[in-house]
Amino acid sequence: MRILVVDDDRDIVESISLFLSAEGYSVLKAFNGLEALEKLNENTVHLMILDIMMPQLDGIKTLMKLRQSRNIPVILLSAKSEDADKILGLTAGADDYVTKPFNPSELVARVRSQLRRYTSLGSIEKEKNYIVTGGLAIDTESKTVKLDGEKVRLTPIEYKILELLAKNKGRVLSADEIYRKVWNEESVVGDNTIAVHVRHIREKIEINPKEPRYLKVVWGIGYKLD
Amino acid sequence: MRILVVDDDRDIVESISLFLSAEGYSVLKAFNGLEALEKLNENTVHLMILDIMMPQLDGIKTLMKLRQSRNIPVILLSAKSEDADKILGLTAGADDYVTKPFNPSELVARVRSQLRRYTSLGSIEKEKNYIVTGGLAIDTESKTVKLDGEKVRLTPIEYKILELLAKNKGRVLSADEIYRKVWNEESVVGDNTIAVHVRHIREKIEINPKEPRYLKVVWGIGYKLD
DNA sequence: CATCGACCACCAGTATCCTCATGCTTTTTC
DNA sequence: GAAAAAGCATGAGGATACTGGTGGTCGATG
Repeated sequence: MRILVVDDDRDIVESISLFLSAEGYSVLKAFNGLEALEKLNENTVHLMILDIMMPQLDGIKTLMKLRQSRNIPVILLSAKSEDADKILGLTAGADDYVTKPFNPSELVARVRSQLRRYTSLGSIEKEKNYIVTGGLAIDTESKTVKLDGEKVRLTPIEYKILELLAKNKGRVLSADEIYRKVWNEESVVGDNTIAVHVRHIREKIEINPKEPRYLKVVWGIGYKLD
Repeated sequence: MRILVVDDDRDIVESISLFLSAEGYSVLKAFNGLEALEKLNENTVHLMILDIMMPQLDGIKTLMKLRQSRNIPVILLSAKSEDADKILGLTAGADDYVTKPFNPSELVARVRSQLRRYTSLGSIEKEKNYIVTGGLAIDTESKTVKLDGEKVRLTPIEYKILELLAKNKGRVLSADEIYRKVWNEESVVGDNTIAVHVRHIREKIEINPKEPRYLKVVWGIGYKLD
């Protein structure tokens, strides 16, 4: 079990780490929100202890960012014990909330408790990467696409094109660009292959292909998703 | 399924939106009662999450206003857990009542539950949106336009422009404004694209395009429908 | 091995969109 | 009230995108 400890106060990070590793947990450290998100991307992390007041990117924002793609337990740490902060934290998706100063043993107990619940639920399997746009949810892990909860069957190429557009949500990609990225080779001039695939995707993800809600054309430029 | 989230605390709106969109729901946001009512008019909304304590127009008043014309499920959100408030809210027409702080997953579960009940009752069929102006009837659900009972074939852009004008019946919209709303991007100067589309629309919905009955020009300002 | 179905590429015809040039109408200016 | 300016309407054509259909490839199936 690997735990990420995030606080801008290095002494606190060190002391928490000490207690956790004494319990047999593997510990990663970060000292602001951005750093935390980096570590999360680069490592398998099972739980995060997160301070709220931090420079760069505060705890709440970090948490919200995290929750866009992942579901691991997060214990918030804060000096404020006011209800409003607690509410905000829990609403933003925290699993627990501990106010400073705290008893290290209590923190460890809470960590154990969260991990127990988390692993027992088999959620560890569910660590996935989602890209969401309106009612369209793309799971880049299992390569599946859901529309308003309904699974949509796309062919491999269709999926690749959609994922590419989803990863560049809002940005317009020309047919050429799409061809290069999906096929990994130069496109031929006078080819409307992309257009045909776009039509097929639309037939599957748009209610009314004439009025695309998601996959839109930008005249003379290319396609975009938004 | 589109959900409107209303709270004056932007952080809360953001976090709720996050959880909902991860579930594949399309989300709209508003930060006070008036704004909420506007969004409700301009969009097809299937459920609303509504905070009670808000400036401008509070949640209860907003709810009562809404209930004069529509029947979608509404989940009230409040910091107060007193029975009196709960009763007041439910009496005013709310379908559920959640007190802060709440567990996001619980809220999502309640949303799902309300939507299930709502859609299973077939109420969603009744939420058809018609805009009628004289002999002109626009069905925003099927994106079709009828003129004196006859179906009119409009191209997607033509339809969008007409729908936009219809939703703002009587109000004058400048070419710029129309461009921004329909294309979702800034307009270019010295462009008479809108004028051309307006002509095409007129050719289809007006008997005598020279003397428009519906789509009228307001000199120096823009176009309007009435 | 033959058959079938899924998937993909390509083509040609059609629809849609935008631009340009120009004519017309209203407003402003003198 | 006439000329100038500004705003809108019109017609036509080229560029771009969409659509339906055809044929080819490939792997699965019997």
